[in-house]
Amino acid sequence: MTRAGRPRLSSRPMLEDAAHELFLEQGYAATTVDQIAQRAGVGRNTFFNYFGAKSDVLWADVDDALAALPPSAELRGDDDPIDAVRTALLEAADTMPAHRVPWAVSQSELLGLGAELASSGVHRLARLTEWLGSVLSSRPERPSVTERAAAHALAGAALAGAIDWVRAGRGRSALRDHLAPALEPVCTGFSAGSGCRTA
Amino acid sequence: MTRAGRPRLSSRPMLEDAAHELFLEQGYAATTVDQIAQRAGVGRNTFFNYFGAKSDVLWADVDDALAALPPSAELRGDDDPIDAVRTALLEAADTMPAHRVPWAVSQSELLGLGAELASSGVHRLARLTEWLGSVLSSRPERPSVTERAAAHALAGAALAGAIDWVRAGRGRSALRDHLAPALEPVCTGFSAGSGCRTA
DNA sequence: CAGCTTATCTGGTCTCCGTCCCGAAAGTCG
DNA sequence: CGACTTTCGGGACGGAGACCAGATAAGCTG
Repeated sequence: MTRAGRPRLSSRPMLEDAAHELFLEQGYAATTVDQIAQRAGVGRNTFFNYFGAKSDVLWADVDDALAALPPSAELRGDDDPIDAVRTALLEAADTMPAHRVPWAVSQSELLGLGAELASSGVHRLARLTEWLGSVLSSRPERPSVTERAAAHALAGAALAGAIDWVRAGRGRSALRDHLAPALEPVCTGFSAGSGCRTA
Repeated sequence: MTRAGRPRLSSRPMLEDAAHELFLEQGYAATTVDQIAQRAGVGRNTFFNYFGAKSDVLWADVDDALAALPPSAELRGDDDPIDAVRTALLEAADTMPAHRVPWAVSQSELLGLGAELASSGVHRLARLTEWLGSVLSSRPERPSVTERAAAHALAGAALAGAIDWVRAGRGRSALRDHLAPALEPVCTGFSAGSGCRTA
């Protein structure tokens, strides 16, 4: 089935490839959106039809993984929501194979990224936190401090695990293996059934 | 004692006041750096002598608090580093009185902030995480996954507590009271002496 | 006082991101 | 064939932030 309208003559992967080439050749900051579009053989505006910002190219893989997270409604009402999100996170991690490391992060030193990487990456952290909060909060309109703290802390721990995964180098194992130990202490701290806290 | 060189004829507070006025009048995005400088009676470049970016005005208070955190060397080698950072964080929180809510966050709806607020605010979260990591890691050059995870999770929990504090409205109590419950589960999860985990 | 050093202020220029508008191209559908 | 729909692309604009060269105003030194 083909939708109406002019068919696209470019695609996200095409633009990604062009951008990655240029980033490797000249570095991220020195590469302009014009150059990316030119190498891909399209106009500059077409780039912004596919990516909202230049830095979005760096995070295409992560954005896909985040978009693939199950809707919060599916996990709400679970017995132990902490355990539910942990399982969902680990399953989402399994969809990202070890050879497909987020391109940007693995090349960060080489590309001279730094502040740039951090500032664009936190958007993804914020989205993860939002998703976690929507699952963990019994009343999403007014979540408790603890629920918010759990969402932020879990997101932070997941980030730490992901960073560790990336830094593990080529021989790294699955993302799940790095994520699980990072999440575990936070889960025990916040899990209602941990039994080691009276409150 | 007066240092050599031309004396400053403006100051950070002057620029902050000018910026805050304009932000309230027209919103953050609609206010240009030119306008801020003009209202403060200085040149545009002078603004950038005091602030590295336009968004830095929003976070002046937070930046001061972060800069006042004790150097990591003071806290390293403590018996329980988790407890040490918690204490340090709560003490830093006490230096921020309840009436001096970070200006930007409290006015975020009114100013039409949103993505802007988040993207500039996470720089501060990253700095807090970095500080936490430098304290928590026994070997800062190669911290373990758990140490990284603890730093990120604690930073996230602190953020959640701070957000809750801001949202508590005018009758809010001290920041410490909102921070402590947010940090507590993470601390118990990561504290070596929690005794509820065999690993 | 004259001259040197130091630090701030100012104006101008530059690149480039991100946004907007509008018209052209290229398909599908009735 | 004509209407509709979607993508493509050119042009223009505003604004952030970097950079530089020069002016200004203090303290220090001889």
